[in-house]
Amino acid sequence: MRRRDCAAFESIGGVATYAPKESLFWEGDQADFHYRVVRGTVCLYKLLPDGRRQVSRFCHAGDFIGLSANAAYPYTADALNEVTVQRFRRADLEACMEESSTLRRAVFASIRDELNAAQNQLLLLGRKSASERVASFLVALTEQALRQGGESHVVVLPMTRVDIADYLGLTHETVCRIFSQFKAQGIVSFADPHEIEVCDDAALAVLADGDMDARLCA
Amino acid sequence: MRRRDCAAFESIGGVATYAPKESLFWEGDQADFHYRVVRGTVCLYKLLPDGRRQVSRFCHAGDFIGLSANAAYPYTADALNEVTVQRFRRADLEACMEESSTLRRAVFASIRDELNAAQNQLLLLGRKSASERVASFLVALTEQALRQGGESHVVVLPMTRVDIADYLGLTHETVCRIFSQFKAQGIVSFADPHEIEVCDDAALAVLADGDMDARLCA
DNA sequence: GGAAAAATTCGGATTTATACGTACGGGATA
DNA sequence: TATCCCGTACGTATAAATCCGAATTTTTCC
Repeated sequence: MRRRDCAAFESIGGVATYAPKESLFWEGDQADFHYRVVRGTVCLYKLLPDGRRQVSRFCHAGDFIGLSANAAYPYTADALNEVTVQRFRRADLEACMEESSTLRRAVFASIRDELNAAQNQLLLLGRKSASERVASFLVALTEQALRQGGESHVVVLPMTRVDIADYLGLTHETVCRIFSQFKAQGIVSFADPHEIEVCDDAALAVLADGDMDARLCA
Repeated sequence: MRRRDCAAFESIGGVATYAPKESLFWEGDQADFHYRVVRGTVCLYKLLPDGRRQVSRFCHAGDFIGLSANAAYPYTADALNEVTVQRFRRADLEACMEESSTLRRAVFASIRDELNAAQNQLLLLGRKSASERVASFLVALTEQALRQGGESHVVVLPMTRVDIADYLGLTHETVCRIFSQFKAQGIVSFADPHEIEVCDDAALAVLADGDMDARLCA
């Protein structure tokens, strides 16, 4: 998004901050606001009546939250760490979108990216094995780190193992075991469980979806 | 969408028909066109290199196809039966969206609904048991039939058991077994495997996500 | 700075839901 | 008529959940 549209954003929305574990809103709340993450990570999830949880997305700087909402939010949004967001009334954002075609395209591109990510996650949850899921997760994180200008192969995981498990449709024990396994195989390495260095991206890419082309390219 | 916008659609797009099992496009094809289903059912899916398949959506009359595409389609689209679609060049649709704010809202609402559906499917694939998945599937189909003005409790399944399995992240044997089980329990009944009568929607709703409220309401 | 709480990891044992393979019948199709 | 696909059924195999305990580390909080 270009600079002048960010300015438009700031004119219609306030800035809010949230402490770790604080909720921006709960599933079922009336969806009066849209959010855009400025700093920190937000975790979106749905719950079943018996407590089973599915994390649908981790939101980082630049991501919109709430674009898919109708009258009520379809998920709960928790801050994982110290989070700063822009917050604007839906009506204001919609009015602004009527005016600016650039803003419109930005919002549309954002929701389209979100839909694409969700469709990839469907494939992951429906058809991939436990280790393929963890590998895919790490690949996605390294790609995102690269896009954001990171140079090293170290990815930061602000979320807990339980969050990761609830994102990948696994248990935290399974996530732990597979991280250890990757470590033993020399694919990753880490001392701090929240900072993982990817040593062999090619191997990880192959594991992520059994793509033999990735191996040939390496 | 209001009638006058449908007219706008027809002015920029042609109509196309596809025979059963014919593909509208393949994953990776350059995404020059958007589609809108007029009649019939289209199945969207992704494949892993070894052939594992995840169906991301079944599209019925009124649904848009391809809105989430960037340069290339992120999935393959197959006609399940005799299908009629409107087809328009992306550039034309985008130009049209610049003009008509009503069309814009319609497209935006459509992609939002698609995202919502995908997020529900994430919960289903990540955290629900096999029978919960099948129950959820039947509940969604009956709700959709009601919205489209159907009165009876009979839902038509144009897709095969394999398609359903690939949509729900199961095998076709499991889908079969659970249909039989629901039949034995008197929850559904069917002679033709493609026309299923829902006898006990309350029981189905409870099975779909273990929601005790649904039982209390019944 | 220190105590308490939470998160991570490990190991293993058990369980079980569902995949996997195989088979068989029916209906559509060529 | 022969072939193929689809739906159904059944027995076995297995990946991952579940449960359990516990050591260690990290984070939180006073």
